[in-house]
Amino acid sequence: MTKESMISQLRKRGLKVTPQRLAIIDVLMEQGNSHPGASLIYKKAKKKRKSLSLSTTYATLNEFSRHGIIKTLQFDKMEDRYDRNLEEHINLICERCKKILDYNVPFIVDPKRVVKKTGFSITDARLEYYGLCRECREEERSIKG
Amino acid sequence: MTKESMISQLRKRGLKVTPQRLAIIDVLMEQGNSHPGASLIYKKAKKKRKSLSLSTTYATLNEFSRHGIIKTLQFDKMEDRYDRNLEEHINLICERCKKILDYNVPFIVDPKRVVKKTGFSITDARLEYYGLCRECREEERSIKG
DNA sequence: TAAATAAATCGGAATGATTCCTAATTAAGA
DNA sequence: TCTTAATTAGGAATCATTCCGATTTATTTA
Repeated sequence: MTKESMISQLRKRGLKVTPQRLAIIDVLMEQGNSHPGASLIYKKAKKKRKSLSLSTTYATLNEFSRHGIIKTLQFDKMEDRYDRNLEEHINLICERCKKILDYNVPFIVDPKRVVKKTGFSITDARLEYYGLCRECREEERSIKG
Repeated sequence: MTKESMISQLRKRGLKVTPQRLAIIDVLMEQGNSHPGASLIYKKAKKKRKSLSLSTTYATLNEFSRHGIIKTLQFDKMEDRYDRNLEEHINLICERCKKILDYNVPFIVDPKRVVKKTGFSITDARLEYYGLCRECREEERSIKG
């Protein structure tokens, strides 16, 4: 999603386009697929708009998330992370360096099958695998070597 | 996992078998697949051992989780939940009543494929689908209907 | 069976992320 | 430009969880 399409999403939904929100959008764009947390987003966005407060950052991220403009991810022992990638994918979370990689797969479970078997209708997914990323595996290996 | 096998797991790993831990194990057994949270476990286990403290409950659940005796699950806007079912499965989480259902599937992503494509080696999984359970779907339908 | 000790426990304080509150500000439409 | 509902700032409050230090206890060993 481009900056422009995020802004037009805001307008379409009657949300105001404020300097604070633009600063946060800019940070989200800059961060690419790195799944930043609120504190990092706040720190970076505050450089662009000095008056920005942490509570506004949270309010904004929640608002964006509620409107499907971004996605909120929650993990063990880490602050929430915010994800710009809205396609169905698996998050590969490195337990050593906390890096989060995206692993794109086709829709791996058939929602129709789930609803038929269990009565449960799926609206959203969170698919996470934990382990070690390539870099951390190599480092672990050389330490233990 | 039976109560006895949990206890023998403790002994095997040099962990002490205390009345507090037995109370917590009993609660975990009683709760079946309902994925209780720390506060519920504490409340129920305290009835069995009146001296039990909340911090001990957390310490115990963390210890069990660290040793693979149970599994800790974390969700949005809910306290951690603890899971006795150690087989790979998908958690179906009802957004309305917060019920958590298990949906057993064969291992849906091939770890070898992931490591080959990304260098990431998987050690653990958390697979969650959000939506509405059968009961909540019916209730929503009758309200709107 | 008693002594030794490492582990476990208690309870309260501390933490950290997030939400809540209220007054002041402001974007956007009339 | 005026109006107003939305947004914001900043600080207090919340909630789950962890940390701490002193005490107790399960288990080992003599």
